[in-house]
Amino acid sequence: MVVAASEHLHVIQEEDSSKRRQILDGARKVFMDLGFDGASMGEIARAAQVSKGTLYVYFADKCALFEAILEQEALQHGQVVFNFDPARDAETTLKDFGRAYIHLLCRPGGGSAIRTVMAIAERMPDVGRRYYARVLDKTINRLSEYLKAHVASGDLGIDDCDLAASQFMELCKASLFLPFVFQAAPAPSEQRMTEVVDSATRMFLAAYRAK
Amino acid sequence: MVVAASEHLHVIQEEDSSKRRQILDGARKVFMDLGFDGASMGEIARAAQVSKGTLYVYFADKCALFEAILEQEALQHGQVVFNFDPARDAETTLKDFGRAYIHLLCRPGGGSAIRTVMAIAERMPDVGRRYYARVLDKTINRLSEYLKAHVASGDLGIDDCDLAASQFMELCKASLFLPFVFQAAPAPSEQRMTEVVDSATRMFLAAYRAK
Amino acid sequence: MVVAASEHLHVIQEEDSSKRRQILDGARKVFMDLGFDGASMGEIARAAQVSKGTLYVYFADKCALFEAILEQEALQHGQVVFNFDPARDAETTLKDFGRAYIHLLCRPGGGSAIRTVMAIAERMPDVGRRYYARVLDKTINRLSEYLKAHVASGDLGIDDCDLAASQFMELCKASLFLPFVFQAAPAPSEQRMTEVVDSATRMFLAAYRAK
Amino acid sequence: MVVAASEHLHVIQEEDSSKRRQILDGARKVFMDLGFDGASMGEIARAAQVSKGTLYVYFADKCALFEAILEQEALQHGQVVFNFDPARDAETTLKDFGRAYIHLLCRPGGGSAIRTVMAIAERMPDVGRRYYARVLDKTINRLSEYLKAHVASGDLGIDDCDLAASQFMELCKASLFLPFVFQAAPAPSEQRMTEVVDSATRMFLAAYRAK
DNA sequence: TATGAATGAGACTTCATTCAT
DNA sequence: AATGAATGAAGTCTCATTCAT
Repeated sequence: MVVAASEHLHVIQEEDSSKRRQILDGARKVFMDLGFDGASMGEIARAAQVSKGTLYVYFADKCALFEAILEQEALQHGQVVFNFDPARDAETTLKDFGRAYIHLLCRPGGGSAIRTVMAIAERMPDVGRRYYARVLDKTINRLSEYLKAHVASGDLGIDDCDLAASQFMELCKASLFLPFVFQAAPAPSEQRMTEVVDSATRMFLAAYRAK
Repeated sequence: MVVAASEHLHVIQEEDSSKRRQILDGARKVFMDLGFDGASMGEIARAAQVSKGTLYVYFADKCALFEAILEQEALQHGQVVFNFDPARDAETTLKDFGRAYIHLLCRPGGGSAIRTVMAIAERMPDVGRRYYARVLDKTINRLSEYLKAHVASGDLGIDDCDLAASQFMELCKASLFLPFVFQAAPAPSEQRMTEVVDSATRMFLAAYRAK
Repeated sequence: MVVAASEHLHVIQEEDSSKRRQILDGARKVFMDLGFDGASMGEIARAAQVSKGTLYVYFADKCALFEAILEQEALQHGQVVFNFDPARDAETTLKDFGRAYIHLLCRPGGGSAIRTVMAIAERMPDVGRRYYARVLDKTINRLSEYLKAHVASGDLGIDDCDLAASQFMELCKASLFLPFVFQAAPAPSEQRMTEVVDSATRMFLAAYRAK
Repeated sequence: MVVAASEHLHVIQEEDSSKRRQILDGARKVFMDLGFDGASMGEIARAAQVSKGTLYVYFADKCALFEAILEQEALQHGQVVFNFDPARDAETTLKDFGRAYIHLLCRPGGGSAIRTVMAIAERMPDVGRRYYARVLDKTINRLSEYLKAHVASGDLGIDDCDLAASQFMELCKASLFLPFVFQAAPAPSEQRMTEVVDSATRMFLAAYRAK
């Protein structure tokens, strides 16, 4: 009895309530497809196969629902195993990271989060700031830490590792990301991504490999 | 009446009607500040100091007005004199271009166009594609042409000049653009922009200077 | 041409715009019948024969529309010619006033304003206070002034004329107002109103006539 | 388990179920504070520390719950010992009654019931009528009976004792009740109440004391 | 041409009520 | 008996667009 009782404890808003997940899944799709303003709570309800009212049982309002999705996105990003083990050699590490990163951005419906948040950052600066800090800046920092370790070990010669990290990430997007988000080109092929990341790595190391 | 009628024969959509300009100016401000969905025709009318009805005299609907602004933006971008004279040496040219480019993106209210279009690219793919082609891709191509000339002259050693052009542009944004659009940082200082562009140029030349 | 031009000056929100009046008329009926919460903007639009949107062209929101009606009510009340000419003798003046007052309160749909405001006074104290000051207190004061004049002239002997004014008004409601607003009785007959007002006057003078 | 089943055989609508009381107490507070429309079943559930579902176990719907509260209010009013012992002298009786009555109306959150019912009397006439009959009219009648006794004993000279009773009650409200419910003034002080009731009594006796 | 009044579809949100447990 | 999750109808308000002048 003591043990089984927990089954009956339906704590709503429990981070993992199945309905909550269901809503988040539906909402993410709609938000990412249509943007914050373009997405209507009605559409979201339909996508999540819930009544409109239920949406409000789990989330205070449209904005809270949107932020919950970004939160999830942040967690996901954090869990993507960028292997920044300092023991790994720079070239391999950068290439692996670059591929994983560009995959994340250019996956179908991929740059969506970044784009959607960007769109409302002016009207809702807090949302924008938070997203930047929790998702983008975090990754930069992790890469930056890795670089610092290799600077310390004499592998690399870098003055400003934060800048360098950011540079590498930008390099990986070259010719891929913008055409993709503007729908000027379909998602890039694996081969193209590899080419671009390889080129980025070459350029990065040409500039920062310790002499 | 027959005679006087000619007075009424103004060709409305004459590209440079002063009213039209007035509307475009007001509308740009509102669209860029609030995004496509956030901007209301009422607000635009107020900003342009015109009645709401007049908006529809000059533009079929909100979308057409928005596209007209992007058109204008494209023209403006084209007119920004990026000095790509093949006779100039690469380092100077890249640094000048880089600074001008990052200025454009990070000017107050700056990444606005790019951001605003990005936001609706999924719902209005044509708008996105057209903007990419007329504004972003065009600049890439002009830089790419410049690079090709220097490859031909033996100055630079580059396989894929389109990629290289894109890479340089991305490098210039490193640590500047994303914090700016997400409002995680204020517009960067002149000095910081110069530093970043210099670093980008160094890296670019380290990789692509002909040996 | 010079003269006729004024016809074309549609200044919206002009206090007497015909549409505005039309809306106020429809809205009053609905508000008074159903109360503030019971009245829906849709219902009001129907009653006023306007679109729902038009309501919001003339009034910022439901609350503003409601207050506009109270304003009107206040004006109306002020215009009801309670003849408080100090030259008139007390008995006649009180009887005339009493009848006019109770008529106002018990007219079909009559105590509605007072009742409707009372209902929301707790949630919207400002509205309540303003209504009290502009309508109820004002009438008390006018009667009180009249009484003071007759105290001065030696006709009446009253210590607290404000209290006395309020007492007379309350007396006039005896057996009439509460049954009416609670729908426990139909609107009272002319004869009954006269009886009650006469009785009130008698009682008032019995207490306050100078000896 | 078989044995324990009897535990489940509570007769629900038992007038004094403790849960029922608990609900009524919470509901009264919310209804009186926010009015019928302003009160939500959710808020009531919270105030009563009961689940929303439980509300519907004890009461068919919001309206029934509201009426149950009025019922309670009626009982309470009936229990307030207005001492109408015919043996008591008129002046003392009236003063005592007047003070008790005005206390009831102007107690913090006081005119609430009367106001709340008034608010919905038009939409729910039955509720209004019943409340008037069970609470207001009842008190009038009790006072009227008292007056009749004193008329019979030759103490007072009154034609229409129902009217007279109503008059006295209205007099007691003079300058107190309306400012209070419209929040134009705080609850009156003890002294002020005494003054007003004394004045009402004087006026009443001046008119109705047998000569 | 230019206006501004008017519209109606549709957005977000609340809430009384039901139902499975 | 008691719960709380779920619903859908209905409410307030916004806004792109039309139309008579």
